[in-house]
Amino acid sequence: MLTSATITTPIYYVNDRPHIGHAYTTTISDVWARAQRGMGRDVFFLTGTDEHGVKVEKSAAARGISPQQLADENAAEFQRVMRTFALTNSDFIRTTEPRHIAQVQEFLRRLVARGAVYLGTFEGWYDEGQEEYHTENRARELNYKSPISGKPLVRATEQNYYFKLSAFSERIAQHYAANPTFVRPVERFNEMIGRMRDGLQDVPITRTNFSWGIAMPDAPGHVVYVWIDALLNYVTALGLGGGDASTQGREKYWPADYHIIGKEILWFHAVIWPALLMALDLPLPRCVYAHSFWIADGQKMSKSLGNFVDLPTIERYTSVYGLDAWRWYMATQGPIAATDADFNARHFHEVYTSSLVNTVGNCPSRVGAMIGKYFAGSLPTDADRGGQWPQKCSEVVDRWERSMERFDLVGASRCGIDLLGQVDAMINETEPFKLAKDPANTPRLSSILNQCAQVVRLAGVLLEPFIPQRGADLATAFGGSPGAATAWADRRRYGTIQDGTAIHKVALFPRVEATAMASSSGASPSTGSDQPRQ
RNA sequence: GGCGAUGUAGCUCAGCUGGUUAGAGCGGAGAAUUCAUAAUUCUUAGGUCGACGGUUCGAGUCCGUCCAUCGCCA
Repeated sequence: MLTSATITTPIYYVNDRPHIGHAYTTTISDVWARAQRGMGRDVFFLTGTDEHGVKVEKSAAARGISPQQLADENAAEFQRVMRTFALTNSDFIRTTEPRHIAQVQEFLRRLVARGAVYLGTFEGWYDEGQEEYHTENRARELNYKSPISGKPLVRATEQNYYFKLSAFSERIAQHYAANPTFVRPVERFNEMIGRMRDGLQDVPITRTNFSWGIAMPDAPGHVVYVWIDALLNYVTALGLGGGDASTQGREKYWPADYHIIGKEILWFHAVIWPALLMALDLPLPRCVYAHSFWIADGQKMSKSLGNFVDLPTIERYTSVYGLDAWRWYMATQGPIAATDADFNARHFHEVYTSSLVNTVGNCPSRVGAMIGKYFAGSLPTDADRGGQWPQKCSEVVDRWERSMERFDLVGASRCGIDLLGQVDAMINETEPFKLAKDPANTPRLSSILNQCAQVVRLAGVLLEPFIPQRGADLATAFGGSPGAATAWADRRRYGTIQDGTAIHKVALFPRVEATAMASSSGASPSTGSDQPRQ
């Protein structure tokens, strides 16, 4: 029986243009999804777009198109990104799809029926020109005037449906205590625990001042707040609220193993989402993992600075270094911990050269070259049957599996690199290129090169989720087959390349000029140094 | 403003409940080597562990103050 595994990204807001943040979250989720699939698990990897809300309504109005048109356009752009980056999401849910809308309404009916939602009165500072409310703090900052029109904010009230978040503080606190890895990294968990101490207040879940959203059932004029609509995507995509043909048979994928999110939406995922699930009697996800942000050349990315690493920039990187190089940089150098990570061209180049060119590229190349030169490209036999390698490799693969299990992508990536490093070291130590000069050494030479090839193949297996394209090339060149085509028990085992198998020399990662990024853009003011972008 | 973090080698960071010569990766330097993508392997880096004061036989590791940076605040 196949065990299942589920990972999700947030659904991306169609009012945004895709940038490195979206690419990052989706890429690291993809690495994990591929790794789990490789281990034989039945993986459901979900992403999609969040398409409702007043901002979309306004942006569309400003362009003179309908909100649906805007959503269609930008959802298509996000879907194009998924294809461009070869991301292996199982589905792409859009919150304007009937299958989602119907289930959100069903969930709201359940919440009302269970007394978790009630009609209340909201009072706040309202900007009549912008048709939006500001919080008390924000209003004070604004001097109680509209930041756009300068007109005074007015005290307004509105009838809203509220979610009884306050009723769940105790249960959430208990869940936190019982599940110390529910929110990760731990720094983020502590922030949530800290905020929980202030107590939980009920939260409005509908609004009446805009219309681009899901209608609250049996409540004309009430539109479901975008965040509750969005959170529910995780279960509507699996048909937990009824679903349709497209969601058939997906119930088994809930609860999710990982919700991968950015830290800015942690509160929703760590507190409100669990409470909603509790109110709906649904199991909670195993872990909410909140990564931090990329910064660009040491500076925070912001709209005002205009220094977002946007899609065209990303595509320049992938065209110069290749898609695998981009994935490798994302997965191994990204802000997966509680601190932000810096994205800069020089660092990218160094990582590419030292890890991918000099190690992942060069080691298979030298092994393949020697087998080609000394044994006509046919894997020689190993009378020693691997020596210490089977044991060593088994330990490394175990370590890799454990790293993947806890979403330690950096740790998992090191496993493959470490094995190749050990192969390089063994070659320097045993000097097969010297042994090759005397035919009397052939048995010894055969063993060494057989062992090198076996380890290289295995390292490739461990690296493949990170670098699926070159990983597949490597597998093929070393007598295997890429991906999950073979059972994990066999793929993870040392020594599965049969004697006589054709081994090819491969050049996986070509060396790239350090100035390639600067010259390829033409417009970049810097030369791959860490000067801020303009 | 409230709550909470961080500040360790050029860069990115490890250093658990205080105890012999403060560590890793990358970059830099030196040596070996030539199978390989000017790749690899080995060795090396003498950093007042932000500043000042305190507790202690002894503090990067605990306490206080200050400086700097950062996070969260529905």
